[in-house]
Amino acid sequence: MSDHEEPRWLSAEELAAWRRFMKLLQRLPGALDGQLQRDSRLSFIEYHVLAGLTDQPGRRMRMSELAVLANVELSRLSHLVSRLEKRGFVTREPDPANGRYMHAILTDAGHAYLAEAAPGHVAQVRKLFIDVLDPDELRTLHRSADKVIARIEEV
Amino acid sequence: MSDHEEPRWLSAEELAAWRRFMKLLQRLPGALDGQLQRDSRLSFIEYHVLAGLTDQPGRRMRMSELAVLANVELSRLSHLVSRLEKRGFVTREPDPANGRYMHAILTDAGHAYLAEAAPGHVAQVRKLFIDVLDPDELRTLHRSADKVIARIEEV
DNA sequence: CCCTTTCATTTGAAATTTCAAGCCAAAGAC
DNA sequence: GTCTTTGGCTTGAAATTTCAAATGAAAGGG
Repeated sequence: MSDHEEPRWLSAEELAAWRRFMKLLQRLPGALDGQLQRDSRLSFIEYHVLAGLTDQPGRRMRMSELAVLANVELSRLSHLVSRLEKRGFVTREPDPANGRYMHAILTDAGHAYLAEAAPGHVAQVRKLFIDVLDPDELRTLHRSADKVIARIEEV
Repeated sequence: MSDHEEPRWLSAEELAAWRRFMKLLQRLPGALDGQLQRDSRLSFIEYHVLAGLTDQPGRRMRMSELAVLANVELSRLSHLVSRLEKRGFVTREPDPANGRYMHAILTDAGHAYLAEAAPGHVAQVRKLFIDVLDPDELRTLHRSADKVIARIEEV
């Protein structure tokens, strides 16, 4: 049973802003995914898994850390890495120091593939997001995102 | 083959803002979905399909219009409506005026179920989004969303 | 009218994601 | 040491989404 507290509705402006933002939430990922898929046959998340690995020393990272970085559940990451492995972009290897951790490692092929994909993706991010906002708006957006994420992460 | 134009990278602030916003893009839908799923066994999109129908005269709408409203592809909507139909929340009926349009119609049960689900969802939207932002930030967000969506929708 | 074309939607299969075990290495308990 | 317990990851099955036809009604053409 849901407890019926005060159903405090949204004001007209709040509702309008929320609706608009919701639309953005649904459209922007699709638009970014579309470009990556078309030009590099990568999903947004696959891209960020590869990108996450490139930045690490040894281009390797523990699965669970990678999951946090890419904002996905471990199970999903595991399946996804299996697919990237099949394509030759990533390898798996148990952590030599502690056998119950597993490392995902970016291969040379994976690194090269990412390097091919990156410029197009960055161009798309610029085109759809960065370049349409002025610096002030971008700062506000940054701050707002901080606040909302902080609230979400409050236990 | 991808044409290697100038790979104009992002500045430090641009990158930081983008990263943060990206995280929001992945976290907020999940947090909203979570509440709806837990309390009402509805996905975010299912909720908005039902909500979209409630606002229509006769609580009915053409599938293709509903798809635009809910920001989903027609095929996905069709499967999704089939599931809602199985649950008794929606019915389908060809448009009496033009047999190749199909109407999705909210049933009384669907309407009642939505009414049960709405307060909790709105509370969550308030809690995670509206109430953490001040009016100025909300306005800026609204405007920014407008701009980005406009850019995405430019052919 | 019949024949093609177009449009709105559905359908089934393939790919992906979610969910609920399952597995195995390390850490503790005795 | 052996025996549980815990933690990190994988796995297979179920649910959902995506993709590529397929269907069926209306519109156009001759």
